[in-house]
Amino acid sequence: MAFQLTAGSCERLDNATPSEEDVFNEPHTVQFLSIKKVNTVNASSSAVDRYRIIMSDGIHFIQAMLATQLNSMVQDNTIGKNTVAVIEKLTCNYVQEKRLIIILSLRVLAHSTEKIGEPKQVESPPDQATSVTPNTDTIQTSASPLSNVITKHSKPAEQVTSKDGRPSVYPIEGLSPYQNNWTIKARVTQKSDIKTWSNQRGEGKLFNVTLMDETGEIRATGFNLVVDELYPKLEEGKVYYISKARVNLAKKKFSNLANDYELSLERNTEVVECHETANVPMIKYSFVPLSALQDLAKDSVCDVIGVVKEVSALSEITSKATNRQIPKRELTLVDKSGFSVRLTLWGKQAEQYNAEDSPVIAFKGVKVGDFGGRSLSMFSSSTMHVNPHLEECFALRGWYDSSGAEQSFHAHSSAGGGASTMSFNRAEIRSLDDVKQSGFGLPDKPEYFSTRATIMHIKADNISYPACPTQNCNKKVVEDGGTWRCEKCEKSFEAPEHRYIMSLAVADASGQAWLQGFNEVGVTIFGKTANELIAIKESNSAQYNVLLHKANCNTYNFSCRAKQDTYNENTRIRYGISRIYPLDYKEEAMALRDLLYSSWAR
DNA sequence: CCCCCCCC
Repeated sequence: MAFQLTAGSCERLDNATPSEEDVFNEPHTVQFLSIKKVNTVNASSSAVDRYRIIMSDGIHFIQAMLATQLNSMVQDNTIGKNTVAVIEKLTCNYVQEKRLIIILSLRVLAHSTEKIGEPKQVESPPDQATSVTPNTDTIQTSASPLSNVITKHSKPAEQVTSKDGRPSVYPIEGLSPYQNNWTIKARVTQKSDIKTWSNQRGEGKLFNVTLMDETGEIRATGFNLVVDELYPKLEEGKVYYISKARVNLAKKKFSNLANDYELSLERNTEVVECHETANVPMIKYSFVPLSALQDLAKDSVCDVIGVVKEVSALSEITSKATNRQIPKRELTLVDKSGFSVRLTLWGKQAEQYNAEDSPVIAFKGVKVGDFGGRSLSMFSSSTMHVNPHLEECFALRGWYDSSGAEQSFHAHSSAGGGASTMSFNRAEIRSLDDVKQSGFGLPDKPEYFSTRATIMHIKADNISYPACPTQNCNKKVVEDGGTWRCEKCEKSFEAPEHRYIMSLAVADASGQAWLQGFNEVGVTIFGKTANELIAIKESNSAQYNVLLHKANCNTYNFSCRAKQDTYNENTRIRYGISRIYPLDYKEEAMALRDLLYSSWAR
C-alpha cells in the first residue's frame, strides 16, 4: 500500500518563523526514518529520556523531538523506524540560535518496511545549517534537556510577536534556565493557601500555583511582596499569559510534578489573563474506584471522585513534627463500587469547606493512607473540585440520587491500620520468604498476611474428615454400628458430610511453605465438594490421583493467618488459609493499571 | 527564600 506523504512539509517546517503558527497546527503525513533515544542529563543530573525523530515527507527529512508524554509510543512500539504517521500537532521552540520542533500529537497510519522516496536534507545556505544525516548521531547534548536541536542561525532569538500582536506562546515543556525571553500560556490548575514560615534564615510568606499547558505542567512560587500582587490575581481554573518569571531547578524530592524546573514569580513577572482558553487543557484525571484503594500502596497518590456522604465538624490536630495546630475536617466519600473512604482536608480547605447536599467532588493527587484500612489525605498540591463538569460527576449524581443514597457501603476494613487485616490486601502481598523470616512472636495472637502462591503438592491422605451434617456444626462424627454419631449434637446420621482438611505445599519466587486449609479451600481448588471427591476416590482411585495432580501448578491469592503453636514440645508457626481467591486476571491487570496510574507523571 | 503535608 502506498502512502501519500505531505510533500513539502519538511521544507516548510524548516523555514517556518515563530509567528507562522499555521504550519504547526495543520496535519503532516510523514514517515519516521529513525527514532533514537537521546539520554539527556540535565543540570540536576537526573536522566530524562527524550526521543529524537528524523521524519521525511518523501522529499526532504527534518529532525524533531517527541514530546515526553508520547514516549510510551516508542517504548511499546506503537511507532518505530519507517512508521507512517500523521503529525496532528507540533510546536516549535526558538531557543537562542537553535530551533526545536516538538511533536505533540500523532496518529499512526501504517508500519512500513521500506523508506518511501529518496528524501534529502533540506537545502539551506551553507553558513546557516549544520549537517544532519539520518542514522548518524549529530545531536549535541548540553545542560538543557531540550538542547538536542538543529543549529540554525537564521532564527531570531528575541521574543517574537505573531500577526495579531499577541505574544507568541512558548510551551511549558521548553522552559529552561538558559532562555528567559518567553511567554507561556497556561491554566492555573492548583493554587495553594498563603503559607508563612519562620526559621533561622528568616521569615516570610509564599504561595504556589501549578501551571499547565498542552505540553506539560510546572510549579510556580511567589514570595512576600509578590504574594500581595499575584495571589489575588491568579485564580484557579483561569488561563494566563505569564512572562519574565525566573526558571529554577526543581528540587525533585519536594515536587510531584513531571518537570525538572519550576518558576519563581518575581516583582517584574508579567501576568495577563487570557480568555482564549480552548486549547489549554483542563485537569486530567485518572480516577480510581474507591473499591480499588485497597490495591494501592500506602503513600501512593491517586485521583478519586465520589459523593460526600458525611462531613465531620472542624477539628484541630497538633503536628508532632512542628508542634503547630492544624485545622482538619474529614469527608466520607462513596461511589458506585459500594465502598466508602474517609478523606482529610487540612488548613483553609478544612475551615472553608461548606458544600451542602452531598455534592460530588473530584480530587486529584491525594495521598493514600492505611488508617482504618484505607484513608485519603490532601497534599498542598492536591486539587479538589466540587460538582465538576465531568461525565463521571453526572453519572455519580444520577446514581446517588436514584439509589446510592439508600445503600450501605463497605468501609475499608476497620482493623486499625497496617498489614494486619483479615481480608486479602493486594497492596500488601508478602512473599513466603518474607513471611517466614518475620517470625510472628506472640504465642496466641494470630497475625494476618496476604500472599500469592502456586500449589506444588497436596497431601493426599487425610484430605477430608467425616463431619456432622448439621448446619454450622462441622464436628467430626464417628461411625457407630452403621450410623454416624455427633457428640456435640447428640445425634446420629445415616451418612456424614465430608469436609476438607488440606495441607498444601505452595511456592512463590522466594520459597515455599505449608498452608493449612479447610472446606472452602478444597471446594475452590477441586471445584467439588469433599463428598464428591471421596466418592471418586472410592470408585476410581486413578481418577482421584488425576484430580489431585491437576490441582497442582495453579496460582491463588491467599489471606492467611500465622499462629505460633506448640505440639509435642515443638514450637512452630502454622499458616492457616482464611480465604483463597482464584486469580481473576482482569482484576489483576486492573490493579496493575491503577498502580501505574497512581504513580504516573508525578 | 518553602519543601511541613500533619492526628486518630
